This record gives sequence, C-alpha cells and structure tokens, in this order.
Amino acid sequence: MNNRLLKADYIDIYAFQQDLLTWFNEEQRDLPWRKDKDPYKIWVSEIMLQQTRVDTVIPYFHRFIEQFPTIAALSEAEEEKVLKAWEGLGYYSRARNLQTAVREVYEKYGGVVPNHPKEIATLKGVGPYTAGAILSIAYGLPEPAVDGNVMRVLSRILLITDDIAKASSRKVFEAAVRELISHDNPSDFNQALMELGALICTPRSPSCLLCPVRDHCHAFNEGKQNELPVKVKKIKKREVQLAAALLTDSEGRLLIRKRPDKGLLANLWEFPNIELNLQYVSEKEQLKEAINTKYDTNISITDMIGQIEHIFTHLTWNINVYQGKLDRVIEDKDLKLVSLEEIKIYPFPVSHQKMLKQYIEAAGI
DNA sequence: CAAACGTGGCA
DNA sequence: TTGCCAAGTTT
Repeated sequence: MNNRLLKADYIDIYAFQQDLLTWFNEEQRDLPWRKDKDPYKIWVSEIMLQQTRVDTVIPYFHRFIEQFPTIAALSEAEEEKVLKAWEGLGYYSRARNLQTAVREVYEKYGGVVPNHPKEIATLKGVGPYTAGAILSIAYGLPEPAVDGNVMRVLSRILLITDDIAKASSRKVFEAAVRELISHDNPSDFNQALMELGALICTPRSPSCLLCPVRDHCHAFNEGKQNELPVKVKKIKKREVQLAAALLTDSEGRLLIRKRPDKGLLANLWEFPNIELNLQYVSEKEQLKEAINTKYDTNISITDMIGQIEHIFTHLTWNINVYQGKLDRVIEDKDLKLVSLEEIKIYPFPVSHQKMLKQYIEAAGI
C-alpha cells in the first residue's frame, strides 16, 4: 500500500460519513443486541457473530441472555450449561473462552468490561475485531472494528487490492478506518460499515445502485466492484472414516463420553467412536475391540443403523453408525450411562445429534 | 503465517 | 452437488 492517506483523499471524508450514517440511521435492521449498549450483551453478540450469520445468531442470543443475563450470572454458571446453550452454534471454544474472559472481568475488573484497548485485548477470545467492536459500539471510542464486511466495503470504496485472506492485510484496513471514522459517532460508523457490507455491498452482485455511498466508491466509479475484494483461498480438506457405537445397557441407557478439553469439539459429549484404518479388518470387529480395550468392558455390536457425512470447514467425517449392547462400564466424570431423558442436558455436536436421531428411529422409541 | 476450529444457507 | 460464504481467534 502507498502512504498517501490510503487513497482516502479520493473521497470527501465528512460527506462520506454523513451519507453512511444517514443511511444507517434509516435502514439499519432491528437486531436484539441493538436495544441497548450493555457492554456484556454487545460482547456476547460479537462472539456469537464471529463467522456466523445474523439469522442463525438471533435465537441463540435471546436464549443465552435469558439464561445468563449478566456477567455475574455467566461467571457463576457451569461450563456444561454454557456449552449446552451454545450447542449447534459451532466453534465451541468461543463459548469456553467467553466464560473464561467474563470470569476474569468479574474477578479482576469488578464486573465492568474494560474500556481500554490494551486491557480488553488481553481477554480470551477477544481479538482485534471484537476489541474494536466493543470499544466503539458499547463505549463510543473511535477504534477500528475490521471484519470481513469492513474489508470488503473498504476494498471497494478505496480500491484496496491487498489479499484480505492474509492476516497482514487487516492493519491496512484498520489504518483506513482510523482515517475515515466519525469521531462524533464511532459506534454507528463501525456498525454502518458492517451493515452496508451485509445489506448492500455484498460479496457477490453488490447492489451499487442502492448504495448510499456509491458516489464515494472508487471501485464503482471504475466499474471494478465485482473484482474486489481480492481474496486468495486455499483449502485442503481431509476426509476421515469413523465408526461409532450407540451402546445400551439392560436398562436402555446409552454410553456417552466427554471429549478432551482441547482440539475439535472440545469438552462436548459424544458416542464412543474410532477412526477406521485397517480396511482388511471388519469395522464391527475394530469397533468392538477398540471400545472393549479402552473402557475395559465387554460389548457386542449388532446392526449398522445408519451412515452420516458431516462436513467441517477443514475436514469431513464419514461415520458408520452401529448399535450394540454392553454389560457394564466404570462410570467417571468423562464416561456416563444416561437415559434418553438424562441425555438432554449434555451438549453434543451436530454430528452426534444426528446419530441419536437415527438411533431413536431405528429403535422405534 | 498457515492451519485448526462448526454449522447451515445458498447459487 | 460442490464450493463459497457468514460481525474471527488461537496456536
């Protein structure tokens, strides 16, 4: 990038702010986290909205705030309850990091979300975007909050051609926001930039004819809006074969286990499963052998009741789902036998929710 | 810096 | 059907 005002000299900053803020004032969506400026609620909404659509977040936000209305409430909650409230939203480390950070605010900052960039940035799960979002939206500070929307919008308005997939590009857009941001209303300015990206300046087929700031848009004036932003993506996906077992005891209770506290789907619960490697050994035998060894039990595998393909961003699970019986296991905090009623309180990933559904259908319960 | 980390919607 | 996309952060 060049140094000369990042091409912001191409536009009249004051007029740009006015046009953008006027549009936002008239056209912004009525969203539940816009009802007040409670830093805690803004914070929760920002974490939920990471890589997640507004329509998906809305019902989760309502339930979460109802269940954990304050920093004190979330601080004192059991992690399992928090994960259950997050069930289905994905990126579950967000929920655990949020609670960790909220507890830190509760204990070290007297329950008041810090309003200084250096302090707020130290909180777990609060990166550069979220820090800027809370500081600007809740506290009215003129800090950049650069997300995917902002990079797309500004790449077009300022004709910035840096690859937005590169981490290093974010600072280019932060510098641009620092030049453009309204110091009278940083909260609405940042939200307006994102709202414009969500409603008008969309990734494909932007609605330039409806855009309140098209007269300020360098890309539109050169007919290049469809060439921006520059985004070079390279995704290699793995594929993993799994076999899972829905094992019931004599009372019809199901065996579930808690996943490790790190990595994929950390601390969520699941049905016992193994990664299949040796194609020349029967899956049933592999599954039975692995579970008997791991849990020191004696199970039998009966039928395969279904198959599940579950696609993550970075890998795909192909799961063969089996049904079986077990005599007894030694339960502990990470291994439990639960009834179909008790199982409802445990947070499960979507893939395993699907398995339970298949089990219930197969069993005709 | 690249990769890990979820899920559902849509063209 | 396949790939991209959605208010990112951590390691």
